[in-house]
Order: sequence, then structure tokens, then C-alpha cells
Amino acid sequence: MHNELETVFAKEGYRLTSPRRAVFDVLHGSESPLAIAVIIKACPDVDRVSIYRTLELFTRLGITEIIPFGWKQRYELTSPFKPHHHHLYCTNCGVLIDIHSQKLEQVVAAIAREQDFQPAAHKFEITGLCRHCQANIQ
Amino acid sequence: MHNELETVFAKEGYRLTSPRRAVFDVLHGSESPLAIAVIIKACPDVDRVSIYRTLELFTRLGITEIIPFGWKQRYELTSPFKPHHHHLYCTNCGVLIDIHSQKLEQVVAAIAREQDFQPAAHKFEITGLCRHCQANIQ
DNA sequence: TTCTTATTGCAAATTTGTTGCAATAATATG
DNA sequence: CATATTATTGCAACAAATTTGCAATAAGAA
Repeated sequence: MHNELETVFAKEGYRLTSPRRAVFDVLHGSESPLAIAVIIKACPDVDRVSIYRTLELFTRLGITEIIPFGWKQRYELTSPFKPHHHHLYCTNCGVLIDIHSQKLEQVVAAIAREQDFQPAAHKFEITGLCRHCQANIQ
Repeated sequence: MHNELETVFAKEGYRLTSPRRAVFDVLHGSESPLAIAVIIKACPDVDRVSIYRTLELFTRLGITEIIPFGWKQRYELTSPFKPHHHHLYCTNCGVLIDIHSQKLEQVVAAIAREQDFQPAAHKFEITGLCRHCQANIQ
């Protein structure tokens, strides 16, 4: 994992420092997107400021992306560090389900083509009730 | 417009106050999603705190939704106050293009069905370069 | 018109994000 | 391997955004 990171950084002329490794490792070890506050707590040896700066850099380099998540934003690794996917979010129990939809990707391409738009990235999310919560509530 | 609002509020037992009308009117008068700071400035007679509380309530009642917008979030009225749609966002000039895609809605339904998920809402956004900026930069 | 109580505005606290700069450490170079 | 260069860090201090408690106000019911 760090090899690919090194490659990206070397290519761009940035240094692969221990704060950056720490933030990357936390994200890489997580199943789901993380809020900044969580990343800060998970890296007790790294200053808050460096975490803000690191996430800004990662996002600018396309290593992470910002995921809308209720009121706050969260961060998640992108491809090739984590395969491209989207989320179903259960508003009752909070579970996140990863989805990989070829059809969705096709629709993105089709919409962009129709609008003469050059797509760089896209976000997608469905909120609602997971199978389990449908059965239990109401 | 206010009639429908009154209906929603009456049904839920909330009061339709002047701060709430003011925030609603600002959102209703806008073409695009608005940042909280903008809404605060647009309602000089309403306290900041009330605007936070109002947007929290609106979102909880499904009157508004949070739109990811670069680093910050913005707020926009939802159906029936504003027809359901999504955005293309040009990262160069900042323009927002509204899209209404039947295909996308079908994919949402299909994904939900496959996952046995009961969808309540969904977000979708493509970022990239608009026609104009493709021609001008690079 | 009066009563009840949800909602507001205010003040103050807290949390979140930003900036400038000297000290540190990652990489290139000899 | 030692040294030089300079990107990056941590710290302190600041600035902005968001939250909380509570008395005063006003919406809607009676």
C-alpha cells in the first residue's frame, strides 16, 4: 500500500512523512468513511493542524474523497487505494452498505455526454432503511 | 408555497413562525443550493442560532436537503417545494447545472431492489468541467 | 381575548478550522 | 555516509462556525 503512496508522492514532489503515513493507515484500516474528528483521535501523535493539511493534500491529489454523511463530511480512500464504490446508508441503524453498480457508472457517462460535460468524479448515495430495520421498526 | 409549508408543519405540530418563513423564502427564491452563511446574511432580522435550528428542523422534516458542495455543505428545498433533480458542478468556474434523469431514478430503484433496501432519498452529483471551461483551459 | 407552551434572541461556551513562523526531518547530492 | 536544502511539522494564537441554557416572546388553541 505504501509503495503506491510513495509513487504518487514522488511523482508530485511531495514527501512521504510520518503524519501522512499515519493518516493514510487510519483510513486504510477503516471499513467506512471517517470524520476528521475521528482521524484526529486515531492519530494522537499528530497535530490537528497537520491532519487538516494532510487531508486537504490527499483530496487534492485524489487519494481521498469527501463523502457526504448526514451533517458532517467524512473522508475515504479512493481508487487504487480502495476500489470505486458508493454507499447505501440506513438512517435507522447507521449501517453503510457498499455498492458497485456498472449501470450507475453508465448513467454517469450518459448524462455527461448529453450535457457536453467532462466528468472528473461523481458522488452517489441512497439513504433509507436496510433490510433488517425494515423488518424491525414500524 | 406557504400553504404547503403550513400543512407540513400543522401535521407535525410545529409552528410556522416568521424566522421559519424567512428561511424558507430565501431558499425558495434561490436557483441554487445556499450555504448557511449566505442564508444568515439574507435574513438580517433572524438570529444566527434560529437559522441553524430552522435548517436542522427543515432537514429533519424533509423540507430541505444537504447538498455536498466542494468543502462545504449547502441547503436546497426538496420536492414538492422544488422539483427533484441533481447537479453537475464545474470545478473550474463553479457553475451548477441542474439535471433530471429518468435513467438515474431507475438505477436507484434497481439498486435498492437488489439490496432489499427501502430507499427514502438519494444524492447524486458529478464534478468536472462544463462545456465552456473545457474549451478555455488546458 | 386569554392561556399554554413552542420558539426565539441573546450571551457565552465550545468546537472546528486557519495562519505565521521557527524547529524538524525527508530527500537529494557530494 | 555526511551534509545541504527545503518541504513539512508542531506550536501558539487567531478566527470562524456551531452549540447550549435560559428568560422573553409570540403562535395557535381554547
